[in-house]
Amino acid sequence: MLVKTRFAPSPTGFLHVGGLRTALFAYLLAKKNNGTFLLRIEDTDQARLMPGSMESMLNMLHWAGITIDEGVDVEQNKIIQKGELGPYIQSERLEIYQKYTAELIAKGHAYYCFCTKERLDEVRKFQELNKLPTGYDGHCRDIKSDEAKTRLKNNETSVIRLKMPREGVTMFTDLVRGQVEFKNSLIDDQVLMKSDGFPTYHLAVVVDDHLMKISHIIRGEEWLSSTPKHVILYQMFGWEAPHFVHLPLLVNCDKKKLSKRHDDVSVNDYKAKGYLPEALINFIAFLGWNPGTEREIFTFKELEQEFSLEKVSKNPAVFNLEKLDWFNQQYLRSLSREELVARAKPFLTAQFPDYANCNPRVKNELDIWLGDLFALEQERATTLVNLVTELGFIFKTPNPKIVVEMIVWKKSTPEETKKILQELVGLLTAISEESWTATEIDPCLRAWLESSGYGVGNVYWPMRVALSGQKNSPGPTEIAMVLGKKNTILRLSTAVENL
RNA sequence: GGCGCCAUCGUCUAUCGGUUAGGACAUUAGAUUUUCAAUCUAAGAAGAGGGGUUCAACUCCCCUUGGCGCUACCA
Repeated sequence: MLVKTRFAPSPTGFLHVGGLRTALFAYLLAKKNNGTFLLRIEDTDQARLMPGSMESMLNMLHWAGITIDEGVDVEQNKIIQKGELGPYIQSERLEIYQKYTAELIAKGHAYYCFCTKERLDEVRKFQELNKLPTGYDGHCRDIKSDEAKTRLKNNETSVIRLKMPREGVTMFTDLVRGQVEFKNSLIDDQVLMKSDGFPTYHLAVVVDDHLMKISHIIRGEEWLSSTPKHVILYQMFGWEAPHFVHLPLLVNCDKKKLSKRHDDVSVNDYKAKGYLPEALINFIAFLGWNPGTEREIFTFKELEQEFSLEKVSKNPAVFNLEKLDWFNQQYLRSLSREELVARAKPFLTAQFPDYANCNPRVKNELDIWLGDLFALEQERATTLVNLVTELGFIFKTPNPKIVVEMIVWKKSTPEETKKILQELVGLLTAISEESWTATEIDPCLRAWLESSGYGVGNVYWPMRVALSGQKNSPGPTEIAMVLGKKNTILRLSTAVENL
């Protein structure tokens, strides 16, 4: 079977993590079956359009690793369209929708409605007051075509509504939920064409998915209850309906649908916080799907191979940030020095623009130094922003402030601490710049520790605080390596003076 | 209110009639230790309730309850 899936966002804002999940599942299903992944833009609500939204969403999809085979795409921040079945932006397809609504009207499956906003509001109010099911009352349903024509000629504003059958039931099979059925009498005479000449979602999806030969409609569960309208439309057009796949909703910790207002939902935010795309994708893939094994870390390629609709679950999934952090940590750790430098550098530049000034290396091998620098936090950090922030003490000038209560180890005294640090300065000063490596310094420190009998805590603790100015930090010798000889001695001496 | 979907540890989930109900995140304890983190070990933690069907039900059916979604000339 030929599989063709699509992701069809409305360009009204930023890409939502829920949207990313829908896009991912659609993409994975296509890839798994050697099919095509199409992207269509649904910009039929002119009032809600946001300039730049299309570019932003597409860029985020690329960032996440999702590539588009057909339809709308972005190249160098310019929107392009590729494929034979376009245009792929709904606002450019208006004549197509007109043609198909004309067909529906001719067949008697749709009708012009001249009801005003005011009348509609009144009808609704009455229904609500009397606890009746709300919906259009069919006021214009039986207007004769002659009358409609003259009213149209008189420029009366109108919409086109679907003439839902009043009898029977509409059923369809959802690939994750099984058979679902709705009574036709309860389904509204949905507006198909708005008075501004734009189609509604319901008309546009059906027409486009058919014309673009989509095999599987993958979308969020919020669309489940409007699916019968779409099924009816397929029947009225005499088209074969594609497969429907309604994904469980992504919810927040209050079990509510993720919303822009209350939750961090934009993919841009996660990128900005320093989450790695592969971690976000891995995490999101496991929201409502699992591979049936106990392994959790999957590369994008592996997801493409393993994905299957049978393993998609029916229940909503909480977007659990703690698990995301864990995934991100796993991926962060797996990065090579070079990759880590490449990924973290932009974040470092943003927070510490003058970071290069702190590079102690004689030969000025900046990226090698950055590798050592980032490695200090690689095992500890959850995000790239977190990693860079935790390195802030490196860039403190002139030197970190020393708090006496902090620098003195447990039962030691300021006097003893001062003495130890003084000796340490002497010891380190004797080491040449060329020998300023962990392999040289570690044995040296250890030998001194043994001969002096000071005890590990008495030496390493003040050294840590003197170098970092804080209680929590990477190991003191590691810091010394990154700081370089000069800065290390300087910081240690400053601490001695303050004691 | 109407309609629909859903229901296993706090969270993501495994189980496709027979299991000591498994794993991961988080939590707690211990080990290690130059703090925190990391690491290792261990522990606690679940089938909403009630009826059926069956030799046997978390698993199939029904009801109740609960949660969520939809109910626009928004998608």
